[in-house]
Amino acid sequence: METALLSRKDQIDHTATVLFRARGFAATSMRELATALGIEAGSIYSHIRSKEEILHRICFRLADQFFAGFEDATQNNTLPIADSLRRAIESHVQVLTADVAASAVFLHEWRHLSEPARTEFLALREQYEAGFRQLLINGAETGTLYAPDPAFASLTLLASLNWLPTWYAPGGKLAPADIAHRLANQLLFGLEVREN
Amino acid sequence: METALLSRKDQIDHTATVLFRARGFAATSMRELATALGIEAGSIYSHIRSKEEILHRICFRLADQFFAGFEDATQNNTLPIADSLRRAIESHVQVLTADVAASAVFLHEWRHLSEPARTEFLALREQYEAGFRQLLINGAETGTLYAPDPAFASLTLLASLNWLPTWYAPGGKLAPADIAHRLANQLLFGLEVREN
DNA sequence: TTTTCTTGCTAACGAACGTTAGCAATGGTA
DNA sequence: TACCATTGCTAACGTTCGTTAGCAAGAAAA
Repeated sequence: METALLSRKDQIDHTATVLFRARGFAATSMRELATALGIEAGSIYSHIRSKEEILHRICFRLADQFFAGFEDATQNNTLPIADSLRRAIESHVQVLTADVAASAVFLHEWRHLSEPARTEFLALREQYEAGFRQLLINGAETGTLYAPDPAFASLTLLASLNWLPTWYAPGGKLAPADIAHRLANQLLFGLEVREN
Repeated sequence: METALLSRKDQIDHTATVLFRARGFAATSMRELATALGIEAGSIYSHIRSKEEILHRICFRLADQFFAGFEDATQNNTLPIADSLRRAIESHVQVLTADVAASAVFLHEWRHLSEPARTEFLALREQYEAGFRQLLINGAETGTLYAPDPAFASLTLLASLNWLPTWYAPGGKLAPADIAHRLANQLLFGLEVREN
């Protein structure tokens, strides 16, 4: 097979991602997935070992992308912290919007991973969140960010970002870069009218 | 039966809420639910008509609570808009934290409602979000809130709030009122250091 | 006392589930 | 040409699913 841009395995991952997002992992049957691919249920197992393996790949691939983006965004530590934070926010939004379906699965379906994958996944997520938290802590300590409770603030910050896959649709009015910019502004400046 | 504080039906709803939150609606079996209640699977059907009926009650009960809270918070239209918004935020957080499990189900499991309930639910949610959006629009028009794109801002605002059930645990360091206050501050003032 | 409501049981139904075994066609590679 | 990886099929497996029928015990209501 030369014509296909994606290997059959990648097609399976992609189609499964869309279905997992729309119906949830548990409510998506292998027969539904097969139908969406235009083949029979048993045929899928020529390419994968189990249903959960698909979920595993989706979740950990996204985790890799979030980490790589964050590293890239924050590696220049001569930048003001607010700028690093802005870059990290933009990177997060970029990963989210590059594959909304996969992001939604990453955010909501990881609980259906069985051990030990589930624990590994949660450790990665915690590590990633710690990166944001540390940015806010550094900013608060050096007086460049206003964050009386950096741990709390980082939760709220990631919350605003992670809700994005529930409403973002590619090709909409706002491009991903616009969204990232507005989100960063709103989170940094707030809704209150500025006096100065 | 006189001794029970909750009717058996309410016990079923409550136990199901916890399980639906932890495992998801589709991945929770009636036999699991029965075991958690200390009875047999078939016995549940002396009290309910179907599994989905439980989900339906949970989702629409929460919707009622969100609406009631919002009405109460915003009925006084002599208040400055920022104050109304703050009160609406506090109400939302109060409903979320009063029953975290039910809130998580409300936020994530409604997709497993079948038609027409699913459409009805989404209409209610949209109506509720429109309430917040209108507050921001009014605030922006009267110059009391800084929101260049009120629709976008209201999405971000609700995002920050709705992520709460993923990490909030009753009895933690922060009381619900504290959380509401901090959230409102962070959303209104932002993370940037204020010059004035 | 008779009736009715609540609560629960056992046993089973048909359907759907994830997965496997065994076989076959195709097309690139040696 | 011979080989082999890819891809797919049919048929079936054992399990679990939501749900129902029929029956029964106890408490409350008439």
